[in-house]
Amino acid sequence: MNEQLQPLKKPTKTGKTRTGTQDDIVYAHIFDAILEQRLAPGTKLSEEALGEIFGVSRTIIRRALSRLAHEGVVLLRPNRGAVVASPSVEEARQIFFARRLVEKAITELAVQHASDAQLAELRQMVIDERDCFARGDRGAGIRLSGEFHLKLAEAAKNAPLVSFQRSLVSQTSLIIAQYEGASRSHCSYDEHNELIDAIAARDADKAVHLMMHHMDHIDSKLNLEEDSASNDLHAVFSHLTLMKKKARTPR
Amino acid sequence: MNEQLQPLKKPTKTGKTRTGTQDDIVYAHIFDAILEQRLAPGTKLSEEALGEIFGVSRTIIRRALSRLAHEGVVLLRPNRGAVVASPSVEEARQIFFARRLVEKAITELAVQHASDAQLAELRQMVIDERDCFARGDRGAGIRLSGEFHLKLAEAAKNAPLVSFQRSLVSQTSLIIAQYEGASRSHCSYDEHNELIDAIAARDADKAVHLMMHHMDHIDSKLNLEEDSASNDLHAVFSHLTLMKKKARTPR
DNA sequence: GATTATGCTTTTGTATACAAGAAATGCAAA
DNA sequence: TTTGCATTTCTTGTATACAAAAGCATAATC
Repeated sequence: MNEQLQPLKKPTKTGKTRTGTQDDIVYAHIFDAILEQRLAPGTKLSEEALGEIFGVSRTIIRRALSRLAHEGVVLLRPNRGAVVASPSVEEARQIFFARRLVEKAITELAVQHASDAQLAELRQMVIDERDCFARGDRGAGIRLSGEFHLKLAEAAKNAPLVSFQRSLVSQTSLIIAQYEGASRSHCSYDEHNELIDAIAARDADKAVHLMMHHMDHIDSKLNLEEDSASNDLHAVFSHLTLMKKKARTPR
Repeated sequence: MNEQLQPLKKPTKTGKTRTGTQDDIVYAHIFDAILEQRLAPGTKLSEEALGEIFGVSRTIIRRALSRLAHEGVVLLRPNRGAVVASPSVEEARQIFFARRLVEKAITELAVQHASDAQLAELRQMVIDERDCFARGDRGAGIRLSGEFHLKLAEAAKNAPLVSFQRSLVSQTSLIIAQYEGASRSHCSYDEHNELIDAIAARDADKAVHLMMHHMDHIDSKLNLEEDSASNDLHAVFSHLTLMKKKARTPR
C-alpha cells in the first residue's frame, strides 16, 4: 500500500543530510516547510494527509505535531487538529522580550565558555547563511540564521537555555516569515560575524552590545506596529477559526 | 477487563480537584508523585505498569511521559523506556542560573502588570503552602511553593516565560527533593509574602532584591557543593545509564 | 428568506495487535 | 569460576482498527 519510503531521507538545502529517527525526519520536514513559508500560518495540518505524504502512520505524525506544538510553531486544538501557528503582534512582542533576555545571557556565557571549535562552527554557519541569501533562498536563509543563534546558545553551555532558545528561535523565524515584507534584506550576517569576533576576543561588553543591537535590528525590520494590520490580511483573520484553510493555490 | 476508571479523578492534597482530560490527569499524578518523592530519581517508569495503574492504554501514558520529558522531570531513553530524572550537580547549577535570570525578569514584569486579583491569588497560595508545611506534608509543600513561582510568572503576562518557568520550577522541585536533607525547613513562605508586598507596592527594586535573596536562600539550602559527593551515592552514579534502578528497598 | 434541527462525512482520540529492539538468563567452554 | 555466546523474555516502537467528536450540508420550519 504505502511503498514510498524513500522521501524520508532528504538532503537539506545546505547539503548536509538530516539524519535521525523517523519522527525527527517528519518533524524537520514540517518545521522547515513552515519556516520557509511553504506552509502558510493558519494552514491546517491533517494527520492522515501528512501520514500519506511521508509514508508513515498517524502515530509518527502525531508525535511530530506534538513536538512542534511544544515549540510554539504549531497550534494543537483539542479535537480540531493542528494548524500552523500565526502569532499575534502581542505574542510576537512577548517572544522578542524573552529573546532579548535570553540572548543577553547567552552572549555573556558564550564569551566565557565558547570553545575555538564552536567559534569555527559559528563562522561556517555564517558563510552558509550568506550563500543561501546570495542564492535567493530566503526560507533556508531564515532557518540558518535561526540555527546560528541556536548554536550560539549551545556555546553558552547551559542546557535549559538552549532548550528555551530553540523554542524562541523557531517562533521568531515564524514571525519573521509572517511579518517581514518579502523584499527586505532579512538577517544581516555581517552582524553575526562581528558578534563572533567580539566573542572570540572575549569582549563581553562589546558582544552584548552587538547582540542587543542585532535584536533591535531584527525587530525594526518587522511591521509589528499596529498599522501592519492592513498589510497582512491573512494574519489578521487567522484567529477566527471558522474559515477554510486549504486556500494555498488560489486557482 | 480494565474496570478501574475511578482513580482518574482525584482531589489534590490542597482540596482543589484536578480536572481535565485523561492525559492531564495521568500527567499530574506522575508529576506530583515525582515531586513529592514518592517516585525516587532513577526509578523506571514502565508504560504497561503505569497503564494498568491508571486504567488507560499505553498511548495515554506515552503522551504523559513525553510531556514530562519535555519539562525535564523524566528522562526518555530511546528503546529503553522512561526513568525519573536525576539531575547532576552541574545540571542543577545550570537550572539555577536560568532560574535567576527568569525570576528577575518575571519579578520586574509582575511589578508592572500584576492585577489585584492575581496578587490575592498569590497570597492565598502562600497560606496553602504554609498549611502544608504545618501539616508536615513536605512533598505537597514543595509542589505548592513551585506553583507560587509559576503563578507569579503568569502575573508577568509573558507566555514564553511562563512556559520556561514551568519547566524550571519542575526541575527545581526535583532538585530540592533530591538534594535537600529531609530535615531542613525548605521554602520560606515568609519570603514569598514579603515579595508579594513589594510587588503590590510596585517597588521593582525591592521586589527584585527580595527575589534574588530568595533564590540565594533556596540554593544555599542544597548540598550542591562538590563535597556532597559522598553524601548521595545514588546521585553520583545516576549519569551512568547502565545500572539497574529497581534498588529502592535494599532488602 | 433566514434560521435552526438533523443526519452524514470527515477528522481526531484511544486502544490494541504486531514487530523490533534490548535486557536477562542459561549454557557451554576456557 | 569466569567469560562469551545464544536463546528467551520483556519492553518499547509502529501501525491500524474502532470509537467519538466536530464540521458540513441538507432540509424543514418559522
